[in-house]
Amino acid sequence: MTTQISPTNSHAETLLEGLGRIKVPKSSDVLAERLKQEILGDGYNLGAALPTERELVSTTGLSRGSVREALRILEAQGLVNTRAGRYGGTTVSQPTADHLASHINLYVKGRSVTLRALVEVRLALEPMVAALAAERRTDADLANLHAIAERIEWAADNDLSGFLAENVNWHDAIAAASHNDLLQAFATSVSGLMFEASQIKEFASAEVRQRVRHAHARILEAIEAGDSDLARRRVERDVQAYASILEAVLATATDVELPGESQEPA
Amino acid sequence: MTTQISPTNSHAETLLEGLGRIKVPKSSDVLAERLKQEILGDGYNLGAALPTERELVSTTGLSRGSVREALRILEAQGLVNTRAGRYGGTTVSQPTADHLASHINLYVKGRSVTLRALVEVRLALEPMVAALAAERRTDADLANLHAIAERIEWAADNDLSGFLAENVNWHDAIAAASHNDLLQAFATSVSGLMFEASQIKEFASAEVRQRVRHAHARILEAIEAGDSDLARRRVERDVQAYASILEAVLATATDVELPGESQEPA
DNA sequence: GTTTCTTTATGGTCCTACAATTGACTTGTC
DNA sequence: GACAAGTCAATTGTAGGACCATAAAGAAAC
Repeated sequence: MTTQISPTNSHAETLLEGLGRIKVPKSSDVLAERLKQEILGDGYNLGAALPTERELVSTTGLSRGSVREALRILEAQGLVNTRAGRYGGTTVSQPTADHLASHINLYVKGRSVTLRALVEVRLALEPMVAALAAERRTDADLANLHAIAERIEWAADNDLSGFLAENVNWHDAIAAASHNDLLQAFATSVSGLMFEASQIKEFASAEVRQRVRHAHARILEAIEAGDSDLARRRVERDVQAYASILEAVLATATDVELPGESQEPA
Repeated sequence: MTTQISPTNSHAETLLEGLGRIKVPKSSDVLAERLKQEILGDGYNLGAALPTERELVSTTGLSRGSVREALRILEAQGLVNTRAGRYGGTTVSQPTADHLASHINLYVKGRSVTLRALVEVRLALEPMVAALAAERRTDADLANLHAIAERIEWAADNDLSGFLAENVNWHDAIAAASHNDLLQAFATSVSGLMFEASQIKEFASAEVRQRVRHAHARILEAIEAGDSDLARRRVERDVQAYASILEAVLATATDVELPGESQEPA
């Protein structure tokens, strides 16, 4: 073991010119990636059972610890579920909307995205959501929306925090009525984040609450009528109005960040 | 060890009435959640070092394996980075846009979101993206866009796959010029997914390519002029046109799903 | 039939040991 | 003094083994 290759060997340098740093991946990452590809490919259907941990150990040659770390990664990505006990094991699953929302939240909070930026995203999403909802809402969607509107009416004068919470439900219900999974996931995430923000700076004056109820009624009317253009315009105006109020508040205070990590690059 | 509590003991039943199934969380999940809260809270700044694995072992009382599984979860969420070696360890980081995009892709592929649904999302996002880009684009943004436009011009007649790839760059560049991190992340993800889809069904006829170049020129013109309303309208028209062509294609074939897992609930 | 117990394959947890990595430190050399 | 090479030590990466906890199927008892 004396003839080691020296990194400064000129011949080797010539051979390796143009090669950057060689990254040696972790075995758990490699396994996780490979399993992910098989899951996304045609290898496994939803609910199908992956090999047991011990089977993976023997087929891959890795230790059980590494195998388990790979499975934790897949679990964090929402690709698998794990159940203990006999006839348990690891099964393929779909990332849920909640899962995606959670990652969106992490991104937003990690970057201290401004409230203004959130409003802009909402301004992009919600009119489209409402337009689609007007086209596709089912009877169940409408019943749900009416029920929520009723609860909002009640809470507006009695229960401020309930009012805000039901407001989120309202937005979520419209998003669900759009029957577009991705759009719904985006819109729901943003609604949730705005809700968190609006709890910090109490926005909901009596006047604002009154305006919200009126706007909701007109929006629901358009959705119920199946008039997608009208629904789009009314939501657009509603969100614009919200944005204006927000701008006014932001003008007094300095720009407001969502709660989360304080950002100071190392 | 003979006096075990029987699950059917009537006295115990009375005491435990109303209790559902007790869920025992995994230790790694608990630790991951706790660390996540501390990271998101004010406990750690970006780049700060978490305790070493062995320190976590002694402070938490868990095994090193459980600690490592918790760290893998946080790593999959993009909240920490890990480096081996002395002075290495686990440090706090931000989830990147790529990270979020990857999770969005998983969600879309896992649910076999239709191409039509993707177009709808794009129709919601891109006009807003363009409007903001017109207001906020820097000189660097404009230079970048011009460079890409030039490469698209060249590739349009010579290199079909290059044409499609540069098209994605074009959309990403506009998204970057919007200077809204969340909107950018959403738009970029959707662009990437549409790109994957458009590779499957070759969309880019010579006629379409010509139309795209023309539309891009007019959009860039509006962005450069800082006319956000014009930019919004032109992008809206562009995406609408794209959607129309797509509708036509979808009318011939049955609805097309993105590549991914074939969905059959267990 | 219903309940209760037993069985057993599976994930969950812990422990120990060693290998690989890597930045700081030390030494050598010119 | 400056630069190169080698040494060191703390940390993550990996392996292997042992045992516990869980839970569903099946057997046994009533």
